[in-house]
Amino acid sequence: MKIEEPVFHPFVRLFGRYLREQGLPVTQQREAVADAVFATDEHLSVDDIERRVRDAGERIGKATIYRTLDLLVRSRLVQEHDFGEGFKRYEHRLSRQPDHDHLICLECGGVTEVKSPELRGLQDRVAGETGFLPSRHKLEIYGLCAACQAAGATLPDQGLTCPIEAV
Amino acid sequence: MKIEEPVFHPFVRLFGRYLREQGLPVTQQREAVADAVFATDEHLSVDDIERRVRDAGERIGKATIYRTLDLLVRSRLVQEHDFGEGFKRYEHRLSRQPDHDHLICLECGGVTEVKSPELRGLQDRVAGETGFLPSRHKLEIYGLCAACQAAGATLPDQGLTCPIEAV
DNA sequence: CTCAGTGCAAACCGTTTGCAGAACG
DNA sequence: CGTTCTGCAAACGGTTTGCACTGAG
Repeated sequence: MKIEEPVFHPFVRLFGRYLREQGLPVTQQREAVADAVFATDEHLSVDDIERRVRDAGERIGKATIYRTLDLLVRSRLVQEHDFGEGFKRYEHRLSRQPDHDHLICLECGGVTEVKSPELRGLQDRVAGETGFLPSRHKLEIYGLCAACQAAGATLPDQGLTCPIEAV
Repeated sequence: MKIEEPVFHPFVRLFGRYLREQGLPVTQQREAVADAVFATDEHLSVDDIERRVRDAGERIGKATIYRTLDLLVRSRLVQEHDFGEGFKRYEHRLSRQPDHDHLICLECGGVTEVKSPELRGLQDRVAGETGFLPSRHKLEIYGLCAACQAAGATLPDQGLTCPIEAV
């Protein structure tokens, strides 16, 4: 009886190439973590990844996942996100629209991706005005997704009754 | 000899009004924290605030600062930021351009504020296309400020040699 | 074989919470 | 005076790190 060889997502080979370029070993765990991230278009938490790698029959510890994610981010194959949930999420950058932005629903927490070509001009304008050299950006629009609006959700809002003007 | 009454920034009265509206006590510590935040246009960390309140001669613990900042954010007088440093920063929303965005220098960590009227149209477009109801947004552009460029700083970049295309 | 990688558990660090004593109203 | 707040210290939770052991090359 032969030990079954896991079949990874084709993009995992790209990560293997990066590791070899850097003179780093290509291990089962590293490939398993990469596979979990490349196999979906969702924004995964470390717990999500741990669950998926374990379900795939691989023995792995959280420390290895964090260390591998660090490599994946360094390789630019994966992008790290912080949606203010108290932990990070990870999303691969392959066969997706590059440099997309996020609509985040305050009711259900769902994340939708959008393309914002207008930001191009904005970055150029800002660069010209301030001398700042842009490298990357992060745009998150918070609000209510269509589904939650349809379900009757409403935006919470209870600041000062007469907010800013009166002093 | 009279105990000196601290003179707070005028905006602190607004916070007092909010507290009274909510039936909450207006305490020395709450006013001192509010004063520290309102007295500057910087983006303060909790440690920054602690230092400033103590320097003003007030005895305070971190727990109280966190609890007061929660109230300030709820009152909408103060905004919370997470620039990915591993801790939060706080900025008041009075007499500033509302809804401004941030240029964050990857070299020195400095934060510059910019106004991006283009985002208005972007949000409207997105809302029309996806049915998403925008409430607020967060735009952060990361790069190099003019000063750090002049000082010879350069953007780190070592991903895969041939990044995305080759599979 | 050798050296880097891995899992475990402890350390870390910003933030939150429980509780006895102090203040606000 | 009762209720809420405050400070302290311990708890919390995501992430990082030290170390003995395993596995890739």
